[in-house]
Amino acid sequence: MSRRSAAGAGLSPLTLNRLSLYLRCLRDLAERGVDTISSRDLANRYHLSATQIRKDLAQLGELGIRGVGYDVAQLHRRLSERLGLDRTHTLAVVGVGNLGQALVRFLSFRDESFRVVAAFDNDPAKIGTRVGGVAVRDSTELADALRRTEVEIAVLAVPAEAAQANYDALVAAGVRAVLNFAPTRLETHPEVPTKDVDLRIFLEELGSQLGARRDGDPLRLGRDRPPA
Amino acid sequence: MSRRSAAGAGLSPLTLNRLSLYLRCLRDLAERGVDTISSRDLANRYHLSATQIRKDLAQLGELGIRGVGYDVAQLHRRLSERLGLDRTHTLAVVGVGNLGQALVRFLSFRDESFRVVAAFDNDPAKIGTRVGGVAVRDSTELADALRRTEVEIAVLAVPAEAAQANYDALVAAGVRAVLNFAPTRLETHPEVPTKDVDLRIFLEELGSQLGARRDGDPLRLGRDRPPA
DNA sequence: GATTGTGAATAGATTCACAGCT
DNA sequence: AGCTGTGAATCTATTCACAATC
Repeated sequence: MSRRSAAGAGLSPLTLNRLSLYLRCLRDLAERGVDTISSRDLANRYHLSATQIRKDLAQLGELGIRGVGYDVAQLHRRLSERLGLDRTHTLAVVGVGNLGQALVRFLSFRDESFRVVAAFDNDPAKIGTRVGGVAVRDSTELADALRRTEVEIAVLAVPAEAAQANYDALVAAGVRAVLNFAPTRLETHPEVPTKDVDLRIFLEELGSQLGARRDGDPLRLGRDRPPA
Repeated sequence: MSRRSAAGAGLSPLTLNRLSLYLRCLRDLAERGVDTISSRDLANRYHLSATQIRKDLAQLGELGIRGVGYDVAQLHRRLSERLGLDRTHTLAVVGVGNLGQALVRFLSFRDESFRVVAAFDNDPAKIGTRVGGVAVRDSTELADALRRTEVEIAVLAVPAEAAQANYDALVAAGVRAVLNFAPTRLETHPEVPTKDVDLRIFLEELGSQLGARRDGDPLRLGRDRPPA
C-alpha cells in the first residue's frame, strides 16, 4: 500500500480531539528540544494512554518507527496537515457581547491557523466599533459581507432567541462550519458541520458530580473527603 | 422498590450532559404552557432521540406515565434536583483576562444556580478593579480568601504556564471541582472532578472536518456541495 | 531489547423491539 | 390506542496482548 493510502478518511470527533491534544504536546516537546518520543513517554508525560495514542496515530498511516518511537517534528507536521492547521482558516464572529468579544480577542491572538476577519452584531451601539482589531458590522450585512470575504467558519455567540435565524443566514451565505455558543438546539444543515459549546452545561456537569443537596447535611466544604 | 431507590447513582458524563439539555427544553416548554410531553414529542421538537430520552430518564426512577408521557413541571423539578440546580453553587474565577472577564460577566448574569463570588488575577493592574460586580483579588490571597468564602467550583482561565500551580492552590484551598479553560493537560487530583474546555480544540475539530488542503484545488467556497 | 501496529477481547453507548401500564 | 421502561442487539470506543519490525 502506498504511503498516503486511505489515511485521510473520516476520523471520529473523539479521535480528532485527541489528535489536537497530541499536537499540542508535540509543540511542547519540540520547544523542549525533544526530537524522538515513544507512545509510552508521551502518555506518561501528559497523562494519556499509550495504546490509544498508537491506535489513533496508526489511523493516519505508519508514522512511527518500531523499536524507536515517533519523530517529533515529522509527527507534528503530519498532524497539523490532517487537522487542517497547515493553512489559515478565516473566521467570523457573530454576536459581540461578553462572550463574543472575548472570543474575538482570544482567537485573534498569535494564532496562525485561525484568523478572525469579520465580526457582526445587531446592537447599533456596537456597530462601527472595533474589537481586537476587527470592525463590528451590522448583522444584516452578514450575507453580503461574507460572500466577499470568504469566511470558512462562523462562531455564533448570540442570545438563544437569535441563534437559529443567524445560523440560517450564515449557512445561506456559504459558511462551511459553525461553532455555536448559543444555548439552543439548532436545526442544523447536514452539510455544514456544527459543534455546540454550551458553557452552562459544563458547569452543570460539575455541579451534578458534586452531589445533590442532602437535607440536614448542608454543604460540607473544606478538606473533607468526598462521599464515595 | 421505593420511589427514590438507587436513582442518585453515578451517571455517565454523556448522560449528565443530555439531562442538562432536557432540562433546558423543559424550561422552554413550561414557558410555552405545555404541561405534559411524550418522549417522542420532546425528541421531535428539539432534534433529540426519543429512545435515548427514555433510557436517560429511566435512570432517575420511574418518572413518566405510560400511555401519557411526562409531566413537564415534575420532570423539571426532578432533573434540577439531580443536576444540583436546586441550590446555588458558589464559583471563583481565576484569571481575569479576555476569557476570564467574559466568564465572570456571563456567569453573573441572571442565574440562580451559579454565582461568582470571587475573582483572582496576578496582574497588579487588574487587582482591585471590579468585573461584573465582583472585586478582582490577588491570586496569592487565593488560599485565605477561598477558605473564608467557601467556594465550590473554580473556573480556571489563566495562561497554560500558570494553570498547574493555580490548580494545585485551588485544590489545596478546598475547592471541590474545577472547570479548566487553560490549554494544558493538568495533573489532576482524583477527588476533585475536573472538566477541560479547550476552545482551540473545538475549532480544530471543525477545521479538520472541512478537509485538508488539496493542492491545485484551492478553497472551494460558496454554495458548492462538499466533497462527499 | 524496545517499540510500533493491530487483531481479539472488553467495555460502553445507542438503537431496536416489545412487554407492561394507563 | 398510546407511551413508558427495558432486555436484547447493535454499534462504537478502549484496552489487552502479541507478532512484526527496527
